[in-house]
This record gives sequence, C-alpha cells and structure tokens, in this order.
Amino acid sequence: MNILIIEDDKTISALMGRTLTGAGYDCEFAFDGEEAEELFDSHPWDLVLLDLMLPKVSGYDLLEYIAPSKTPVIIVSAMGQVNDRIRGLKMGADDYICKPFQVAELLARIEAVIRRTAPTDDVFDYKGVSVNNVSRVVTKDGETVPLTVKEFDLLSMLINNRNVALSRKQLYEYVWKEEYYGETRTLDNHIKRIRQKLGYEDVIKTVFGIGYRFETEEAGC
Amino acid sequence: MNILIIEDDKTISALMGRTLTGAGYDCEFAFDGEEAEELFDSHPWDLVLLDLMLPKVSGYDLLEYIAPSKTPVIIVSAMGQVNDRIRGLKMGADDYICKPFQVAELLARIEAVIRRTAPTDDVFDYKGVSVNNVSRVVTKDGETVPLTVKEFDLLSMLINNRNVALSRKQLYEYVWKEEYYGETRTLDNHIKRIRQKLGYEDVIKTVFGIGYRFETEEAGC
DNA sequence: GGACTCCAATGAACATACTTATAATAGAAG
DNA sequence: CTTCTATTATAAGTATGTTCATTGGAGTCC
Repeated sequence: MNILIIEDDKTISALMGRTLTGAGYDCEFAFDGEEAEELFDSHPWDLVLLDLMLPKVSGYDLLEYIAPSKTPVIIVSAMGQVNDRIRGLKMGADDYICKPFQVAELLARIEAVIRRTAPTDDVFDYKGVSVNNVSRVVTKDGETVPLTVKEFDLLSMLINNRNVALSRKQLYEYVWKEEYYGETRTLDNHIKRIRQKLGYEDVIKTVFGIGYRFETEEAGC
Repeated sequence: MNILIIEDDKTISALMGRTLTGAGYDCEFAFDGEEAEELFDSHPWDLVLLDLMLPKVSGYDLLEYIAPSKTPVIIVSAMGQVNDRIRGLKMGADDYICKPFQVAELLARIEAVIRRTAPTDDVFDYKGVSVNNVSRVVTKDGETVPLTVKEFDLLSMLINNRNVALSRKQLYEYVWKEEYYGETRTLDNHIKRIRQKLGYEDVIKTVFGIGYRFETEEAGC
C-alpha cells in the first residue's frame, strides 16, 4: 500500500509520514501543487492524502485533477467548515479529516477508505439470494427484493467482508460515513430489516459485544 | 478489458502499464512495429495505444493496418502538431493524446473511448418499441414516436447500460455534459416524458436515492 | 446448576427529513 | 410562431433515525 501525502506544512507532513510508515504503509511526499501533480503521475497510488491549502496549485484544482483516476482521496484540512467538507466530497473525495487530527483517527479513516474502495464482486449469490452490485438489484428465489440505499450499502459491506466479524463502529463508518456521531440503535434496525427482507436471520450473525458477521458455509477460511 | 500498448520508450511504456494495470485493465506491450503487428494479430483487443514514432514500421502504416479491424485506437505521440492529430484521426484513430501526458488524462480518455466505442446496438428492440441509434428513429408498435434530442440521448444512455443502476449524476453528465450545474428536476421530467411516450413506466425503474435503471427481462445477469 | 443482575440487542411504531413525480410556467432556440 | 428545454412549486412517496418496551446473552454468586 503506497500513500501520497500532499501537505505543505513539513511538521504535519512528517507526523503523518511517521504514523503511516509505522503502520506499514509506504509514503511519499509532495509539498506544493506542482510537485504533487508530477509525483501523482509518476506511478499509481493506493491512496492520496490531500491538504486543501497549498502553494502554486489549489487543492481543489488538484482534486479535480486526481478524481478521474479513481484513486481514493482523503482531504486533510484546517478549513473545517461544512461547506468545504461538502464541496470536497462532492468533487469526489472519499473522506475528510480536520486539522488538528488525532493520529488514531487518521489511521482509522485510512483503513476505512481502503476497505471501502477495495474492488468488490459484481454479483454475489448465497442461499437463493443474489446481490448485484452493478444493477443494485437483490433477488430472493427469483423475486426482486427492494432494498434502500443504506440497507444495500450495509449488506454489501457485510458480504465483501464475509466471515469477518465487523464492529459496529466499522459498519457505521462505512455506511454512514461522516454522519456518524456515536451509538444509536440505527444500525440494529437496518440489520433487522435486511434479515427480515432476505430471510437471513441465520446468515447475518450477531457477534455479541462486537457487531455482526455475514456467515457462509465455507466459514473457516 | 485488454489493452495493447505499442510504444518503444520503455519508461513511458512501463508508466502506462502500471497506470492501466492499477485501473484494472490487462496490458501487453510491443516495442516496435513488427512486434506490434504480430501481437495485434494474435488475439482480439479492446483498445490499442499507439505511439507514432516507432522503429521498423511507421506508426501510420500500423494504424492503416489496424483500422480495418475496428479496434479502437488512441494515438499517443510527441508530435503534437495539429497536422498529425488530424491525419491520425482521419485515418481512423479514436483519440489523440500528446506526450508528455498526465496519467489522469490518459485514463479519462481511455474510459471515454471505451464508452464511446462500446458495442452500441444499432437497433434495439424491446416490448414493441424499436430504437434505431443510427437514424435516431424510435417506433412503438410500428408507429414513429418523435423524441427530442435530450430524450433520445437519455434513452440511449439508459439502453446502452441496461440493467445497470445509473446515478443521476452520471445521467446528467452524459446527456447535459458541461451544462450540468447541480440538481434540478430536469432529469425527472425527461424520464417522465420518455416513460409516457413509450409506455415504459415499468421498464425504466427508479432506483431511489441513486438514479434510474433500464430493466429488461434478462436482468439477473 | 439455578437464580439474579447487567448490559446488549431486538423489534415495532412513529416523526422527520429526503427524494421523486407531476404539472404549470417561463424561457430559449430554431 | 412553434417546439423544445429548464425551472419552480407542490404533492406524493419513501427512507431514515429515534424512542421505548421487551427479549436474550454472559457472568456471578450461592
């Protein structure tokens, strides 16, 4: 996993570098917009961390430049206003983190984005249920089952990590992204609705005290 | 999707290879004209990236050789003059990109060409409705149904991506291109008129929270 | 092992907030 | 002028988050 860190403040840049290297990522650094474009083009990246306030080329221009490549981007910026956040995410960023940030939060968000943008199966079949990630159609025994956006995203996350116990936090962060401000019973309800609609009472297992796990027969792997 | 990269400069060739592999394409490489002809004939390709300055066989000859096969070609060349560009496109290339290029631009153009040259049916028939992409004539039960430009483009996009949930954004960007400045109810109205004119109320499905999907019987695939 | 307690999870109902459909109107293009 | 397209307002439909009463699991103590 290689990460491109675009950040003009060398203190912050170094901090991020140390943190990520420590966590096993390879990092390279750009300190202004021009450098960033060059480095970005030089080879493919798994993730870009982008500061919005940069010398030479604005962060937004850079984001526009990066977006078509589909490389995941996390914006790291002091401009903590809602507008910037929305604008950034609308322009194709995958997440947004405000300075000053907690190292743990940075790491968590990076992991979440990497997981979220990992390639997914187009079609998944199990026990008469078929989940099509392209058409976003879910069928059970041939009948179409209408799932809402949140339900679909949640199911999709569980399936893409099948036989893995996912914590409530992970699930919230994947499905609800930045609108997650702590525990409620929302997740439970969505789980309930999915189980009900698909007859998956025994497939989506509750992992008590942790979260949930989508269990298939070939579990042990 | 497999792409043939014809490029004698190994640095550039490798850069393209990394980029495209990272984006999920399969790549193979030819470093001179002879190799290129051989490899090109060995099996079918979805796309050819062609450098015009090559050892042994000139890029133009190669283009002439490739053109009859209808395989999409993007010329990648340092000869950035208008003449070359025109000559290349006249000879049947689908796009032209100049060195040095930005990786993001390369990817964007590749995607555009693939989308553009994707086998669109000249004629599409479904439930008594016939859509002719060449004459732009639409008939229902033998009667001609007059569609406006926007309506036709929209319908065409939906049909060419049938059974795929297309986001509102994608639809806006395809039909309205750069005149898209955010959400209004324009798209809804066009969808409504198409449904009405063609009796497609149940064929063009609303994907709540996402956009629309043109659904045919063989949906599950 | 059985009874007890604490805490987590479930499930139903409801209010709110979004999203989409529809129709009417205004504006632009030919 | 006529036709097409975009905008706006309003209505209808759908999803979502929260609350709360209830159920169930895990550990502890006797």
